[in-house]
Amino acid sequence: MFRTNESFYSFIEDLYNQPALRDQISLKVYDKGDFLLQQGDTLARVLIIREGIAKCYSTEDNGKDFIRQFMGKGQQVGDLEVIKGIKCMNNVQAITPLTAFAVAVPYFRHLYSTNLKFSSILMEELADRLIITDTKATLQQLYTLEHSLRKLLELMEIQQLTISKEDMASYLGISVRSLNRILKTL
Amino acid sequence: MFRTNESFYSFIEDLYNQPALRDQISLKVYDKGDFLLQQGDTLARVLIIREGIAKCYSTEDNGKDFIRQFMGKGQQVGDLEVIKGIKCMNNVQAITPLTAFAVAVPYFRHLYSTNLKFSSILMEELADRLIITDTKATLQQLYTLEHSLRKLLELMEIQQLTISKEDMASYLGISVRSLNRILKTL
DNA sequence: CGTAATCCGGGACAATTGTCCTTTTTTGAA
DNA sequence: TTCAAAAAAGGACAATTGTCCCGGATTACG
Repeated sequence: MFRTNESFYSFIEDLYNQPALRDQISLKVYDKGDFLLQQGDTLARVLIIREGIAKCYSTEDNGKDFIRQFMGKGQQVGDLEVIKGIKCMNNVQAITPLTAFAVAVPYFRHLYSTNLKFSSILMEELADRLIITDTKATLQQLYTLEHSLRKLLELMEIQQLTISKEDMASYLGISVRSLNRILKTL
Repeated sequence: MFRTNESFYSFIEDLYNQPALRDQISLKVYDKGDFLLQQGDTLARVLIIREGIAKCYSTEDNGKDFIRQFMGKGQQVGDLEVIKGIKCMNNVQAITPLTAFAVAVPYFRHLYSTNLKFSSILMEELADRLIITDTKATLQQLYTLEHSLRKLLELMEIQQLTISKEDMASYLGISVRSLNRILKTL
């Protein structure tokens, strides 16, 4: 469900607490519903969530949304884009009040290309994300919706997370009508 | 369709050509149909494809296969598993005759944790793979099969790649029956 | 060249899912 | 508390996809 990364969080928090780095790392505050980033944006800063939860999704040509993941403490927004030097691919929107550390792009680049600890944390994070992404795709391609939905509800229960039915449907890549139907059958 | 990574290939080839590193990097040869790796294996070496094409897929509890990607020159097999320290998650099987560089795991670890050039190539590769994976998942969740199939056929045409209908179906996450049906309608 | 075994395509039916629209529930203001 | 507006739920139908299975084509081998 929503992912966190404590190592990343600690690392960035330490940096934030160093007065010398205050122009490289700032703190941003968002209300529920605010966008941290939108498709097509050029990145000025990489954000690392300090507190709160956001949804990361893309809006396709056909008007449908697909939620890739829910992001929690220590998750980064925009890292891929900086590594690849491209514009923002997804919308990232707060679904709770949220605060985030904002790291200037050149400094972020400096970190992962010179700091081995940082680059190893980043590499692990990318690897994790790949595994999760693959797992999710497989789950949704090869199993029944009922199966996927049960998994999702379990995770929401464990993480004490409440999300709207619309978001649940977008996460599963189905219509709200189908979601309701399956919920009925347990 | 199938991916390649020239930077990775060159980097590894250079190492392979250094006599001092011959016990760290060897060359392996596979026939069509041979497994480079199977789900559950413990990794002894990370493989980098030198020539040929392999399919990377997982077999699920329900007996279905899901092909994640087709891998060509310069693609690595087992990198994620080494980074995360886990057992092999996918089956990787040659679909053409294939040769690969085999890098000892400790040396691979040494490379990405001490060599900045290598770790930056690796990081770019992971980022690319994430983007591709996300794109594929979105395509298959939000668009019609006909749309996905057209894309697949285009890529096969461009890359001059022929794959079996069974593999095409596994790649798209559908049954061969459905694939045939859509092929009929163009 | 003939026969059996295997493979592949497609018909028929059932199950699943989306779209559209009506009904029910919830919300908010007077 | 009441009623209108908005949101959520669900019925009906159509489209899509999977499962099962049959029949024609291909292959292998005597």
